[in-house]
Amino acid sequence: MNLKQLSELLGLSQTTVSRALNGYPEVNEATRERVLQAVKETGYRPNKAAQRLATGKAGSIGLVMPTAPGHQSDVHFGEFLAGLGEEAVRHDFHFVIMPADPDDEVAALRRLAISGNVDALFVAYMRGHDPRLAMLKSLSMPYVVHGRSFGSEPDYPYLDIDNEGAFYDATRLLLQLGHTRFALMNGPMHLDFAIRRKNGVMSALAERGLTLEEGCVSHALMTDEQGLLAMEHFLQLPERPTAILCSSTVLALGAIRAVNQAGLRLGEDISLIAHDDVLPLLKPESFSVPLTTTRSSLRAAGVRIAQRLIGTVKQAGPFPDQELWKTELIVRASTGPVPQA
Amino acid sequence: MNLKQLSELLGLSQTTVSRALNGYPEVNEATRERVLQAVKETGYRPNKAAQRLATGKAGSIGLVMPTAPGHQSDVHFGEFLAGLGEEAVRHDFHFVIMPADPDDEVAALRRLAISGNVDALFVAYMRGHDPRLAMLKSLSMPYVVHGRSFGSEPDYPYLDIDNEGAFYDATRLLLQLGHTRFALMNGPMHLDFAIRRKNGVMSALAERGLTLEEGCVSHALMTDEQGLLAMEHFLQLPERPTAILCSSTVLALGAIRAVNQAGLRLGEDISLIAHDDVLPLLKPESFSVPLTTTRSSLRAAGVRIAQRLIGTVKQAGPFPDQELWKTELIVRASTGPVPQA
DNA sequence: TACATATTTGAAAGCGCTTTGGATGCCACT
DNA sequence: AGTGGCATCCAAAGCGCTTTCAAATATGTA
Repeated sequence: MNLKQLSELLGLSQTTVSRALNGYPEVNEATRERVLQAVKETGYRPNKAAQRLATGKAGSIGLVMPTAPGHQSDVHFGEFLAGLGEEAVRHDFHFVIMPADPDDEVAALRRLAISGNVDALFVAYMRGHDPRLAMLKSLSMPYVVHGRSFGSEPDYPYLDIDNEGAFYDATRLLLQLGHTRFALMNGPMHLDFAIRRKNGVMSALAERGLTLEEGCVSHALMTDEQGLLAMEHFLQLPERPTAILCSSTVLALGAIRAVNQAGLRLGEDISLIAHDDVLPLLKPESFSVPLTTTRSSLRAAGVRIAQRLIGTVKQAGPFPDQELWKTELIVRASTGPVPQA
Repeated sequence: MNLKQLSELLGLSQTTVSRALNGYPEVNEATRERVLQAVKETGYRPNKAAQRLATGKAGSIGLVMPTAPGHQSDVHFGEFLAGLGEEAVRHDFHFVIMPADPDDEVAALRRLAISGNVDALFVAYMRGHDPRLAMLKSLSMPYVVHGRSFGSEPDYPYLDIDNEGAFYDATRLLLQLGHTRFALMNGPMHLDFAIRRKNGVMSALAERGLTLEEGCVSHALMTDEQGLLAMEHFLQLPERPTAILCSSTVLALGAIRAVNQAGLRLGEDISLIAHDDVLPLLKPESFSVPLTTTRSSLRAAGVRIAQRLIGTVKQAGPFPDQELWKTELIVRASTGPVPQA
């Protein structure tokens, strides 16, 4: 069943049927009803390819998925996608996912953009001085960046959480509890959020005249394995830190294992605050010692970015270009007063 | 730059240029060279929408992503996607992901199929007597099922792992170690793999005249939280099981926490074997007590399914219709002889 | 009544590609 | 010379939709 057949069936022109379907005002309400009714009965669905060819709009948002033989998939990606999807499904949008080698991000993004397969781009895994920004600006296609790029002019559309503020607040909480020896388990050094979180910690410490020792910072992929290793390292330091800031509940998982193995008690000998992306897999409240966290739902961010992207494509704008979400500091049992030496 | 412009530039017809580009034999080699050269210089890229409209082929494989407000995203989904992507990138294929409510799977799949956006479908999260199979068969579109549907005629293309065999072997190992009291922490009851794994355990036990008590089986979402709960339950049973079979390393995570909290030692008081999908997030060898596992890479399955799907679309056939992969039983420290009472 | 103005509909021209169904020229062969 | 076969190429017809431009009808106004 195509437009032509449908319009013949109705004794109308393709034009009128098309207009009725797309909500144009110049069509009689009665005829519109009749068309809608016929659609229901015949199960007619417009051919997307043709629609796209005619309009230039694809009804899809594109994203690059880092992947390569040996490349680790990322839990956060799936969670974020779920958020995008939740919104996309409401607008009959879909995703086009371009798998690409992480070393090939810029080129992959460009390919995706010029492929004509997508109306808008979503970009994540931002780095400091990210080279993709220049490319995106040169394209004439809407995009939203998840995160920001430290060191680049902030003149691009983004949605980010206040990483610096989150870790600043978390650090202050630990300071108030009397801690003075801090360590930070962070994500990969080149990633924007890692840079900002570190800055947050440092500026809170600086206010008290404290510093973050170089040996007390780890940068690694956010897996439990790396968490374990990093924590084992911290625990062997001569001046063992009592307060740990952790960029992910996944890292925290390994870290806590190390704490337990060392015979220490979380929330007593060692205090820990982790950033919680609200991954359904790992609920901080159901850890054996519930985790104090800075919380911001990755999924909610996905929903919002999808809104902005789809809204822009549909010209249902205007949308704020730049959003910075505060995180919540949720105190649970993994933080406590500094132990008396 | 489009075909028309390119062909005018070359002084050829669109027909010839199109043929040269698509490797048709009836074009002079010299002309073909000239065309290819011009493509390189101009950076011409065929418009996918037009190509698709003309050929009916989209160069993409479609999948439904279960998502809904409140619906948990699934780590396995992301990992599998990484595998699909790894292969897709080699063939310039992309994915179209249709987000859909889990209760709406059949309809979503149909919408995706008739949307004209995809050439082939990938279907996962199979259930016993899965209603999607009938629908897929009625479509005239290639598809591959990941998993199988217990209770349905196995006359559809699939790739599955030998879940029954895996859990049969795992159970036999534990039996050889002297265990007699077993428990199974499984995935949701309606899912195919859960049914088969349970069968595997039961048939190994039956060979020794043992049975799996009803109270010793849990069916739940595969999160660490559920793992914790299930294990706590098992540990309170009057005849506490000493051998645990576990459908996921994620469940094992929670389960082991429960074991530790109960003051028991994994691999001594309690033996545990988990199925390992080779999620990069959770490596069984880096658990505090390395986990004995049945292993099969989800990602590798993704690669293979993408091969079959893309191959079928490109008619690079023929592919085996049904593949059943054996799992590896890898013995580490979480299994040991039954403790002397 | 006559004319201007809304309102509602349609014919037809694309969108950029593939593919059918010839053309054209050239050669070998009878 | 006449015929058939082959290698190359092209014009034009779609694919199924949107949208421009124009026409037809209905409504309002003087």
